[in-house]
Amino acid sequence: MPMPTVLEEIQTEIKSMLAAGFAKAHEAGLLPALENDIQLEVPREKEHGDFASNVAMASAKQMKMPPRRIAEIVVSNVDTAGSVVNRLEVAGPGFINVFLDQKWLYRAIRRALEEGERYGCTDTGRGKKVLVEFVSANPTGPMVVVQARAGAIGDTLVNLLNMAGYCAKREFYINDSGNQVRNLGRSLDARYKQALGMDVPVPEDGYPGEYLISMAQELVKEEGDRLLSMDDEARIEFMASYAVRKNLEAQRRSLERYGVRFDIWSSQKALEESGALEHTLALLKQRGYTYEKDGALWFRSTAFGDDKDRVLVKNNGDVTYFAPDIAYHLNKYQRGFEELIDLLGPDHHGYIGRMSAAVQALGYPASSFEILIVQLVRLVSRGESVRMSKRGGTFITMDDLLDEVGRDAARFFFLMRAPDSPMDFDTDLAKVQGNENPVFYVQYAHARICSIFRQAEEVGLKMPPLESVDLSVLGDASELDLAREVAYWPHEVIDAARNREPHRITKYLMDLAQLFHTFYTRCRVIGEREDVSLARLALIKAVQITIASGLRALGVSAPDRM
RNA sequence: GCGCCUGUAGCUCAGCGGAUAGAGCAUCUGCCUUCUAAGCAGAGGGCCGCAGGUUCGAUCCCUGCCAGGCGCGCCA
Repeated sequence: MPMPTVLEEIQTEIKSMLAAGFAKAHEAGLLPALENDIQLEVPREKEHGDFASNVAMASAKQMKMPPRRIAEIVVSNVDTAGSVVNRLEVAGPGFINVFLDQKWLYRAIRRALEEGERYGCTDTGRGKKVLVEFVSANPTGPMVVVQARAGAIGDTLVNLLNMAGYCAKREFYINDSGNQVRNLGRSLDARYKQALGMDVPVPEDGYPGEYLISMAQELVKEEGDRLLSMDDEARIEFMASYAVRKNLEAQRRSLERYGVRFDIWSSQKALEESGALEHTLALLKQRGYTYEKDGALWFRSTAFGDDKDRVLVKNNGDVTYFAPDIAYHLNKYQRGFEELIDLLGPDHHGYIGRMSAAVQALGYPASSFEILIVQLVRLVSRGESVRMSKRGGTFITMDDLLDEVGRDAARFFFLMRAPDSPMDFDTDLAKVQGNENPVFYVQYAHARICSIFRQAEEVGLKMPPLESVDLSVLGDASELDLAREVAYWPHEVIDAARNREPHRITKYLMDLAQLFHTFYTRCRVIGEREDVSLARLALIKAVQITIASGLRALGVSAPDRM
């Protein structure tokens, strides 16, 4: 049984009132029957009411009447007596502005307090199983800054989906098979030999990063030179799996530090060993979407709108990267997930068409698969960009960033921008322990509230059962603004989850914190008349719950004091 | 050449069909005997890249152009 949010309850009430107004006007022969849905929006300007509807404008064409005229007729046929609606007005080009009695805000405050930590959670997603795959860094080295961005976004997206009532899981795909892993093995092999004093170059297509040097030294410490006696093929394989294991451990540690914990680690190698690849190719073949040309096996991705067909098996018998990835996605569906979301870097955007085609060829709806492109990050310090070059072996890793700015700032900053827009990350600003830094601004609001509760306890001010608190003593604009913002929270979560826009949450929290700080300077909680103090305690409790909930979703801490 | 992302305040970015285009930073002016001034109030600052089109209405949608970034393998 879906539990509507306070906002939904109110909107439903308003909509049915307006619908009744339309119906009444229609019966009286004043208006044609209403065909459009009645939409409500929250106006930008407060002077335009708590909600506004554009239904008159939207119906103007159909009703062949000027929008303002329609709106006026409707408004004069609506009965607002005894409802939460105080008054209706027609404004601008034909908006119907709805002004509510402030008592609806009490419901929002009460709801937040009743639901506590669960406030913001809804069952919008109806338990739909969603798999979000992100980061999936190749196990060929430490993780870099873009992956930190993807990590923050993916992790938060899963939190938001779960809050919105989906059953979402985070998955890390381990690319522990294929050419690059072999190259990694060869690179480590060279470093190993170097560590033993041999003059061997790192292979040209190998990995030059310095982390392999220390890994090789460690390997020498563990194994001495005895690996030299293995035959080349076996040694490289050993090197490869050793390096993969070490790199993965390091990645997992970094992620842990960053507050990202994956529900599932999925190994490409294991999947391939299960025969999934052959099975998938057979399935594609059986469904008639493959053909042979130039000695290679092709997938007819153009049948689903891709610009060209793609090779699955090369003419030398090797599979492409694409083929096992199809198998992997099939495997995700077979594990019961109904919706798949992949976060990928911008260099993979060309991949969208073919993978979407593959999903459809396997019989799954195009809408069940989605690739989110996480755009590049440029680190900026003192107005200059910090150069990163993977090829030169010098790059700024996720750990470097965590050392530099800390987890809270790193996550919050990445979550201030839309995933698909390239961003500059100002490391100087992120380090500031002050009001210029948005993350501190939000956390400070939370800490201030905690501080008030500590003080309240000291002076023996205790909140009685919620029912006996009279919220009607709230009246300052800053109090009502706060309550209204709190009422929006569940919908912020829903919208952010549905549109895959975690950055809405940071924006929301900055707004909410702003409103709180304004309230804080205008109104005192302790030392007022008791009923006022109690009502304000209830209000700021609701705010505290909401900020904590929001920060939790972002994976950012909500300190009790600062 | 083709594809994707991006052009909005001095800087970094929100907004993406509605009524006077917003925030943070930076700049300037005020505000601490009272729950944390890591705060608040206020001011200045904008041909929303350019040109057409669709619409009652466009920063938002469509087309073309200009600029920046990133891709375009039987690599992964």
